Amino acid sequence: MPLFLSTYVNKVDKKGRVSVPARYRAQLAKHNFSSVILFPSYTQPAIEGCGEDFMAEMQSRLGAFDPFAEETDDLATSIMSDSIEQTFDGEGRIVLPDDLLKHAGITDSAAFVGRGDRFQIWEPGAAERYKTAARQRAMSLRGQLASRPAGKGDS
Amino acid sequence: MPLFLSTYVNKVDKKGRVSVPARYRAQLAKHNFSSVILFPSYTQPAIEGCGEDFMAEMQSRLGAFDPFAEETDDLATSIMSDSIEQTFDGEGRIVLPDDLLKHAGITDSAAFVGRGDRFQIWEPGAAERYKTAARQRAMSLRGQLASRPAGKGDS
DNA sequence: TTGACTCCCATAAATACCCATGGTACTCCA
DNA sequence: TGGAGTACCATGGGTATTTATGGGAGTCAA
Repeated sequence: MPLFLSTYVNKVDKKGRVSVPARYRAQLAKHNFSSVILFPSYTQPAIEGCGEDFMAEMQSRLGAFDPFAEETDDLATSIMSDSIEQTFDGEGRIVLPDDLLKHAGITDSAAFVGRGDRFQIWEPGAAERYKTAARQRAMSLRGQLASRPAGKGDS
Repeated sequence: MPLFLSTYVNKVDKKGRVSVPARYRAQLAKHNFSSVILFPSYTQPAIEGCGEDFMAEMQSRLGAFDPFAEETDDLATSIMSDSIEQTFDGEGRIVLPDDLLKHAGITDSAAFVGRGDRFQIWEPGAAERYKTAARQRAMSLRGQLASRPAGKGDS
């Protein structure tokens, strides 16, 4: 599974294109993915981004449910109907659709925030505020993590 | 298996034709399917759409159940007998038959709603209402997807 | 012949593809 | 160690294709 780290802020041009950070592309390429899958975060004003494998995994988990059960319908529809697969152009850019831009409040620039197995795309200001809040919450968890690797900071 | 994502709203012309979203056609083509299979949803006012493989999978699932169970038999009969295979015209359109249009309440435009392994065709307004309701119901199921092991049947 | 259906063409808009530019980081060599 | 050269990356814009959509002509069957 790809590993997405660090934060990058790139511009969104009038055609709705953004460069996906080269590091992210390298991670995806390593797994032979030539596209990313995007969908709105259900809990935050952000766009989630992941590789194809993420959706395939989701699909197989949904397959484990009864295919004629109503709750399967609800889950599958919610997840799949708002997702979109975007391929890179020759310069490593993707198009962010209008509805996703709106969901995240992105206008002219976008912050790519690495989250490990996937990444998020935020409006840069909102990303900063969220990261600050997250850092504070994380601090209160220090000590609860048993085998904590020797201190490396972020960004 | 093809992966149908996102939601697209296309127009239905007076001949009953609609463009199947190019992304969907691409998914089908990737698996060497030159047609789609349509049948009415049994629980919703919508048309179900899928590739041949989904029907085969459905057949084997139903067949694997108790062959003497009347319900299963009825379901298999219903699904297969109400299904039609539609081929694309040169522009990637299919014809939606009158009875299916009526079942879904579609008049002049149709919403293609990705469901992963298949897709649904709704009257656009009804699609929006259903998606909203499904999202709310799905929220209460959060966590089930994470904890449930893939590949195991249940109920 | 009439109606239903398929195939073909036309067009506007959206999308993908291509090339150009400026900047930054890195390399290599004196 | 510093400076020039080089490679890569982000960004902008133009052009070619593809898509969605409409309509017309041809085909087949009853």
